[in-house]
Amino acid sequence: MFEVLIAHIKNKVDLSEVQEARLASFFISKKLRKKQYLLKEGDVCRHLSFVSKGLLKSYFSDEKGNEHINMFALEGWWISDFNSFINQEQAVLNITAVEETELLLISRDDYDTMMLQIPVMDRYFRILYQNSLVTKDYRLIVSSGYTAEEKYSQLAQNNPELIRRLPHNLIASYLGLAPETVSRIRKKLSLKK
Amino acid sequence: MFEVLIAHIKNKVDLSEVQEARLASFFISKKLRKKQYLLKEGDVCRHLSFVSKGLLKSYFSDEKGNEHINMFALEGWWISDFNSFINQEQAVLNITAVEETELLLISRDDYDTMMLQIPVMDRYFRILYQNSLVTKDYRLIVSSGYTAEEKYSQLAQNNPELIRRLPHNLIASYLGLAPETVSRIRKKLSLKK
DNA sequence: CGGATCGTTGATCAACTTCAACGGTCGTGG
DNA sequence: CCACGACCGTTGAAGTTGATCAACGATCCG
Repeated sequence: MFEVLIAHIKNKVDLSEVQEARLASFFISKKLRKKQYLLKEGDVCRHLSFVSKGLLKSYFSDEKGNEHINMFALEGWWISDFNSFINQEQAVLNITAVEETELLLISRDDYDTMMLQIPVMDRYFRILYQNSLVTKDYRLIVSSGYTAEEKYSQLAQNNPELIRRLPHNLIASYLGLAPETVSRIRKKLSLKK
Repeated sequence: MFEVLIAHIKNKVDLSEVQEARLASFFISKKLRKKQYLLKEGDVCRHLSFVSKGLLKSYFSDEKGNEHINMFALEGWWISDFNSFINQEQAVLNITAVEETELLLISRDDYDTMMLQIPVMDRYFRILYQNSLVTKDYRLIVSSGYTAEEKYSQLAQNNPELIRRLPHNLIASYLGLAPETVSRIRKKLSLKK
């Protein structure tokens, strides 16, 4: 479990053995079965979670009860309701396991303590967030400027693994499309080839 | 000019006088008149820019020549084509001044050097990016799950200054709507009151 | 076996875009 | 200093994309 996390961090910054050991002390592990909640809307998000195995979705429910999937998290990704975690406010998002999942959790206080005790983690997260920002900018462009078909094609190209591992109705929700629309797009695209 | 930047940084982290002075040495200033370019698509984005005065837009042009506005930057905001800046690849985005603008620029190399020489800047940018991520997550939710009217209302509520200072066709582009749609929404909302 | 979940297809409908025309304002150059 | 063009906002009419509603077959799992 920890090896996945350590490997992920060492991929971006250097870490001494002492730091590695100290780092480990901040995390607790947690397993989720399919459909179990990591976070429910209205609760405060107490932890930032690293996915060492499995797949989760985070989504919000609108007044009409529709789920809008915000992001998926595969192995090597971090997930939380970021606003809720940072500011310890009520969460807007729900997070549940799509597959059986193993997580490493760090609490809000430990997150700050870790940054102070292991300053290189500031750098690690700065780089991580930097990359996330680029991705989210790109998603924003796609989501407000592209047609349904283009949105699906972009995802298929950039993240084929999500399409392989997830049911299509979840993909639809992630793209902000009706499941029927995704079905029709897939048919159309398969005919093209 | 620098005072605005220093104030912005000190709002998030502590900075000694020595660090302040060193920090200043990394930046150069630049002024833009209305419509002047800070960055053109295809060029490499050499600098990360802090807006000390004015207002810019960043946008990308699709095949059909339509502009999709990605973000605006007011006083106190940072702007760049992040992917281009970080990885020194070709920019996808254009950035131009909407109003007369004053900027402070830091180069890619100096950005890294600054982080190493003034480690607290890692923290500053980590916090900054953290907040940006929350905002962008929210925008993604709004942009893929809400109606045109809801999108406009959300912006009016969260960022009335943008609506005050920008022509409505730019607001439309930012929201991914046709200018006519925004016009009709405004009419409808004004009748409501 | 039986229910739940998922994907597909067809028909209708609504939201938003597109196209076109017009009036107002602003700034610039003659 | 006025006139012209550029830009902006508005309105109407028509067109399109994608959502919604409904029904059905397939698969998976307890």
